[in-house]
Amino acid sequence: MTGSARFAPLRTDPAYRRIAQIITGRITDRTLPEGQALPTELELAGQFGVTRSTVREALRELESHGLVARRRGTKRLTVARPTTAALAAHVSNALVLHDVTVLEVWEALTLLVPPTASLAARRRTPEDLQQLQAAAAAFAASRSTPRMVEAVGRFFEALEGTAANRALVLAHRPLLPLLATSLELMLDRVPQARSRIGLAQRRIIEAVSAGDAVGAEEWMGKHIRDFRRGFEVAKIELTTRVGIAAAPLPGDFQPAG
Amino acid sequence: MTGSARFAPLRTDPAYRRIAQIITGRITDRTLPEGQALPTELELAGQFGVTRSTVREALRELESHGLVARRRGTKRLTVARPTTAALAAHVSNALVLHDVTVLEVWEALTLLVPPTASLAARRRTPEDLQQLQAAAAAFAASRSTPRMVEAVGRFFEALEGTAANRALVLAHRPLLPLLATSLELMLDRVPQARSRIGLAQRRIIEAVSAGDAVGAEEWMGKHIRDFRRGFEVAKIELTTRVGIAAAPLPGDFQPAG
DNA sequence: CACTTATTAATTGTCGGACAATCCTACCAT
DNA sequence: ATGGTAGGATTGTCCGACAATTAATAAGTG
Repeated sequence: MTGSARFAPLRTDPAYRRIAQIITGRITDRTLPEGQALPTELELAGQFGVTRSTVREALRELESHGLVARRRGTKRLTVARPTTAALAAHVSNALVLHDVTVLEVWEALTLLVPPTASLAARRRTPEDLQQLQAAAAAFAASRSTPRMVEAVGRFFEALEGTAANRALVLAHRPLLPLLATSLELMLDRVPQARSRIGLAQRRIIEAVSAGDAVGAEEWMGKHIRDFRRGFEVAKIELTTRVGIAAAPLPGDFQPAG
Repeated sequence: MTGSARFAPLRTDPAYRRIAQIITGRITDRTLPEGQALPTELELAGQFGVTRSTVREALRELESHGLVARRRGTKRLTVARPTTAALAAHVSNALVLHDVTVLEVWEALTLLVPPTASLAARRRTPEDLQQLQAAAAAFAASRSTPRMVEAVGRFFEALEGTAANRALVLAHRPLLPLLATSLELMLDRVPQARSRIGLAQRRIIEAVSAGDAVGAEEWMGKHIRDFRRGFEVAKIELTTRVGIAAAPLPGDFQPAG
């Protein structure tokens, strides 16, 4: 055990961080409702008793978390809710940086997706079905591998939407793009992959349309397991680290000397 | 379709955002490896041809994403990987802001956790089992409801750890704290809840210890379904929006006039 | 009076310089 | 080596400034 008379390490966050925390608090506790315009930078500076520069640093933090945003073509920042797309991208990014493997992502999807399909079968609406069919059709009609990969992504996203559970969406969404590069490789190397995926999509749609929760779950299970087989046939090491196809940005700089 | 000779809206992100994007790119593509110290603010300002203030705004963005951090008691920023804790907190936060309901979170956990228990049974190590037992013991020994809730959280986290899948961890982790307040209410209102949870924890540990994947999954399934029954008995509306017990921060300010 | 259009004021993005507090480094004393 | 000290480097914060753009207001027109 530690000694009896210890002191907590003295933590004084810089002003910009504390300001960000305070405003974040007001947003999450709904004191500042969505759509509400923030005070101007100068006004905030006055209220917090700091300079505009300091306020701006705090605002950058809120902005990067998606808690405030600018409506298109406007100047003032308004309170917003983080978009699932942005959040998912951050999580994906983090998983990449943590050297997560294809196997791990595949495994997580194995657990997650079949029950999602089952839910989807119980909750489908006509619009959902249309989305699913559109994605499947796009896959079948794709003339290039990247398009196919994109269509597969859309199929899964449509399924998430059908399951109508936002907590689940945020669990899935970050995982899909992580397998995109492997999937592309696999489609290029395994000739029969395309038809198998197409078949699975059709069967899944049939089951979901029919409200057949068990069938949807089973076909989705087969579908996912097929991915793994495909990876193996394509000689993709399952211990490969996942990656994201990042658009190269212009600009460069030298790391520290 | 739109006319043939249209132009895309000209988007020029402010300098601080572009700088953040460029540095982010260098981090994700490993040009800047973890632990690498960033150049000085002044040096960055020089390289990008902007002022230090602008660089600092960009750095706040990286910092808030956990891509750079300061080692304790040091001044220089170094490249880092986002911690799962921080990421999970952001996702939780977002789910709250999106008015996600107790039902949705519970449902997502229903799908996620039992298979995780199954994985855990196959991968357990002695240290994992120790963690699980420690959490269960802490739960049994808790003298206050908040402590119990905390112990339940630790139990689930230990289980995640045992399953040894980081993609899965990032799917679960954000969900647990969202049910904390409901769980606390439930424990206060439903006398038998405590013993049922304790029993389930013991059974789950037994199954995991024995490497009994099926048993672990089944008991975990029961455990989760029990939560729902508890909520119902405690008269907690399943359509209640989830919330996070936020520590109230000092400081306040007035929204825009 | 409704509706444009022209003026004016307010606000953001960025710049440049400043200073105290703190960290880092190299040097010195024990 | 260990411990302490002086100086330089770096961050957190402040101040003031200005161009570009947006919001607000006044003025003109049908």
